[in-house]
Amino acid sequence: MTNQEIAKTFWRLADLMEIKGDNPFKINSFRKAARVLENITEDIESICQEGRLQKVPGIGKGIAERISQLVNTGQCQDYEELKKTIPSGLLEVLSIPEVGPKTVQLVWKKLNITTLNQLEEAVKKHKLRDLFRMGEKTEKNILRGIEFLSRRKGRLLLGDAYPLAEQVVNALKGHPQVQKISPAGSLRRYKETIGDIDILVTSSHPQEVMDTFVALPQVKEVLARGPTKSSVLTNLNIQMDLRVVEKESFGAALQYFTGSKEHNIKLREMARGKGLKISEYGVFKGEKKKVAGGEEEEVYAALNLPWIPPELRENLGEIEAAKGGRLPQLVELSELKGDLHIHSNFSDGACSLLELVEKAKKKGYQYIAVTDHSQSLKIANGLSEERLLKQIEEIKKINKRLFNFKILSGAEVDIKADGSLDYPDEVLRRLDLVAAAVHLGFKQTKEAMTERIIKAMRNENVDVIAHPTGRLINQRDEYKLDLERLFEVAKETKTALEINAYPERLDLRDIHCKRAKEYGVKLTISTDAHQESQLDFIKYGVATARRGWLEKEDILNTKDVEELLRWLKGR
DNA sequence: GCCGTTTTCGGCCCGACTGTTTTCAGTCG
Repeated sequence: MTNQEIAKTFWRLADLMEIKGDNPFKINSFRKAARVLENITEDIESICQEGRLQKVPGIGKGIAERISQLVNTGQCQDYEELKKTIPSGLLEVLSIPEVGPKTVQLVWKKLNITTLNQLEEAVKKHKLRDLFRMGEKTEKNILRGIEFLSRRKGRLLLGDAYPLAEQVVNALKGHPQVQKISPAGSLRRYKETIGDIDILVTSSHPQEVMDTFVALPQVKEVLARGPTKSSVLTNLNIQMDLRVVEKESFGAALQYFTGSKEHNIKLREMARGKGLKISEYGVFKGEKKKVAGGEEEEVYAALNLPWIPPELRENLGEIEAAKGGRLPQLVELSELKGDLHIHSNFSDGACSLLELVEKAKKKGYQYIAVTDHSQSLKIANGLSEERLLKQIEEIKKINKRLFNFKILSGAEVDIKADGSLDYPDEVLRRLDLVAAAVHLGFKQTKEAMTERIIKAMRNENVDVIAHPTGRLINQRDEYKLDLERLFEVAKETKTALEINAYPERLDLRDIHCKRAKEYGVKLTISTDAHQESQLDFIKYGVATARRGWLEKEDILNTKDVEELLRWLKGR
């Protein structure tokens, strides 16, 4: 059973218990555990077999026992029992926004509703009106929630949400009554997908700012409008909340609304122990005495902590690291000297070599590696050996004319099903940088896929494994792969692993980056750009690296060009 | 169910907004 499957069981178990009306703290502990399990890169099955489960924070005797059942029998007893008593359609009903466990139970027990369709029908026939605390507005909210669910597939990609937030922030920045402004929430933490967008401003005239906000062209519908908070639905079908706070509370509010929830809960628990109380208005001692609030740094300082970068705020060890003075010096966008995975119009890219160089120079880079597809990837116009050699010659010519900039000849070489590569070694040897990747035959067993990629890594010409897990967010799961083994061999063979910055990929993902670093593996951050504007995706790759605790020295393309070439040759 | 430089028992983050209410429950983040 995979880690994600085990975690999912606990999420569902918690939902079922909630519908049943079980102890909320118990439910919470299952959700906490589910989240911890999702963020483990090691196989939970092995942790279980080695008896190390209870060493994982949030997992005690009870949950360890349930995991052990899942691993050994594929089932967990109380989950199976709950499934028998609670109709499975109610889980979908529970997923409707504004419909919580109490409402689910009410319509189930009073109206015998067990599916989303039944609920929709009942609402339309006004059957909910007779129930306690159910009126016209609630009817409308439920119908809107159902429509929202049917339209939305998963969370929005960071690469879609970020530009939208940027537009809105820039529009409001120009407003004369706006003083400070910042995005908050998962967007500020650069999570790979975004559930809704939070924006925070300070203003002495909140009303006017709200007026401007709800009238923006990106707004499709106004959902709520209070004096300090407005919610709208944007044209990308994602909710956006604007909050106006006092200048004296901006830091506390920013800290609070940036989250994550788990990070904040941990901080509040710490604050409690020190006789402090943290809210979005500030840090308070005793009843009313405010000790911090204007700046985010003050909030952390009140707990004797250094400021923690938003990308780390997931309660995955960052608070303990901050306490012990062990926070990493996270890699910065400005430290990148080049992009090592780009497609040109030789294969399926849109731009010529020169156009790519122009854009890269504008970004302040010293080099790019052009890595077009190899011959067997016909659908992407992969380069035959002959065309690749031609490209190498062309790049040599261009390099002679360039000043303070270098194109590296590269390729994104297919790793075939048997682990062999799509060009012979004598061709690969002529390239500055070889990125190897899997594009076909995803359905192999875990063992076969692991051996396939390891075989490629053992080819001394291969420098980088591109998008190592092959996932496409919201579209395709990663292929089955023993990542721990991959990290081991990457370290041993000095093969770098890529952080692919393309918003659908972000592969390796954050938690894998962290684990790779623990093995001492080097990484690259590259865009996989197919047109020049996509070179700007690099920020999402840097954010992923930062979420994975990576520092400058972990990333190959923070090196100068000579240093990088020396590293590539010296492997 | 988990956890412990106040605790192995008794807590478990905190507040806004909405809708349906004459004082608050439910939901959300």
